[in-house]
Amino acid sequence: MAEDDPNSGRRGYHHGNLREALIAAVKDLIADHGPSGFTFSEAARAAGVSPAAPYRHFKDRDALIADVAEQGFTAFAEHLEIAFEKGGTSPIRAFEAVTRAYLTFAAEERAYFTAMFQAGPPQSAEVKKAGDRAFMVLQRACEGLVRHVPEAKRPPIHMMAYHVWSICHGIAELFGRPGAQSRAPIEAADLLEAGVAIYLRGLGLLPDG
Amino acid sequence: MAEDDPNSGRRGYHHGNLREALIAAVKDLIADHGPSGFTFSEAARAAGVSPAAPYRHFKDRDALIADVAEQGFTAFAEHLEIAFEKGGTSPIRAFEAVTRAYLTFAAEERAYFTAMFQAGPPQSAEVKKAGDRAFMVLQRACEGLVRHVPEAKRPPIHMMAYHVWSICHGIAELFGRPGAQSRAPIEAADLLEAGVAIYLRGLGLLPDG
DNA sequence: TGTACATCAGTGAACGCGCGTTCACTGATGTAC
DNA sequence: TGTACATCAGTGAACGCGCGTTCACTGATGTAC
Repeated sequence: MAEDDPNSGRRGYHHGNLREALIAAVKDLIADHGPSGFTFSEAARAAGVSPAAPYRHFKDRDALIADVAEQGFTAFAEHLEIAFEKGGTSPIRAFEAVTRAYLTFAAEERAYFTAMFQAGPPQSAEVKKAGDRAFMVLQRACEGLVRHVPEAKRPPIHMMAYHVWSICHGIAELFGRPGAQSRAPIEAADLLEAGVAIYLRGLGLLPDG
Repeated sequence: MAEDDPNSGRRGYHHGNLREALIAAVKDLIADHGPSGFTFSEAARAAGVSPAAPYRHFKDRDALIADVAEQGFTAFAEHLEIAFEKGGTSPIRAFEAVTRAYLTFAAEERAYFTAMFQAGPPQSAEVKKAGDRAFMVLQRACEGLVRHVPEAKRPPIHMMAYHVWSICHGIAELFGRPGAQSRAPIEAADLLEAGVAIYLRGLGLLPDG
């Protein structure tokens, strides 16, 4: 009931939704200036509010970034879940869609990705939890692939998930951002597809050749 | 002849080797406070010099960090080269030594690694060149493995090198630093060894099973 | 429905601080003769 | 070997600035009766 102006912004003395507005502002600032290229005051200014206002919602700059990271991990998890479901009943299609989605998120949501992975060590429990949710999608995608493999030949599922995560992440970090592409004459997405295929073949999950 | 005091430091009015001293100081600062957790003045203070002195050697903070990154890539390349040579005449041993060395460097030289990969986009030509030198070691390690494979089955060498780089880098970023290990119940080094083995098997470079 | 009051979520002025940067300077070093 | 001078690599004082943080305050909102 308090939210009846959807394209809101300010509504007078009270902002209405400053907390979310600050997070959105910081996301933009990170996109433009990197994870540390802004100050607490700048965040307030970007949200159109006095420099003291953010203290009502965040202890300090790090708490703000942590919330951006948490929101980023949640968006990431949803992004991966959607890709997973698009695979429908085909485990291999679902799997490949998830790995592709990893890259597209990293490329298209650079600000979130930066907050999630570059913003220092102070990982709160909430951030970890949101991160785990994203990781679980990867793991489920692996499980789907592995389910029909004879148990004796089945790789430890969490190991496999960590591997896939690492490949996706490595490619995203090294080749998945603007400016980095000059390093590789291959598209990041193609590089990932080929790498994952080789890995799956190594597990005996794809036919040879 | 100017360097006759090896454990030098200050020698009076003139520092003697301020440029290197600043780089070393910044390396320590990055290790302690992250890539952006220090100021130009702090770097000067850490080197025992007035805040104006660094301007004789560096245009600004970014130039300083760029030099740390360059020095880091050079040290990285040397670290990988040493590992490569330790493999002796065995291509597979050389290859595995190089991938392991990737991880140990990331873990033991966290400050360098941070400057190399986390410090924003302003990658100078010198930094790129030093980075390429490190990458070439990886590529040579791949070439050694692949040389005796029938040409028809031989994977594109640079693709393979990018894959290996990505796996190493992803694991280093996600699991290779203190604080992150809680995420994976597996040692980063074991995770890497297993992942690389699976990948090589997928290429037909290792026997099955 | 109206009123009184508590609480919430902002303001804006103020403070001390350290930063980046400049400047004229000066001590140390190197070199030509 | 000595001297004069140019150059190099620092000093330290100064500046304006924006930051983080606090504080008493006030306008808006929600709720009990």
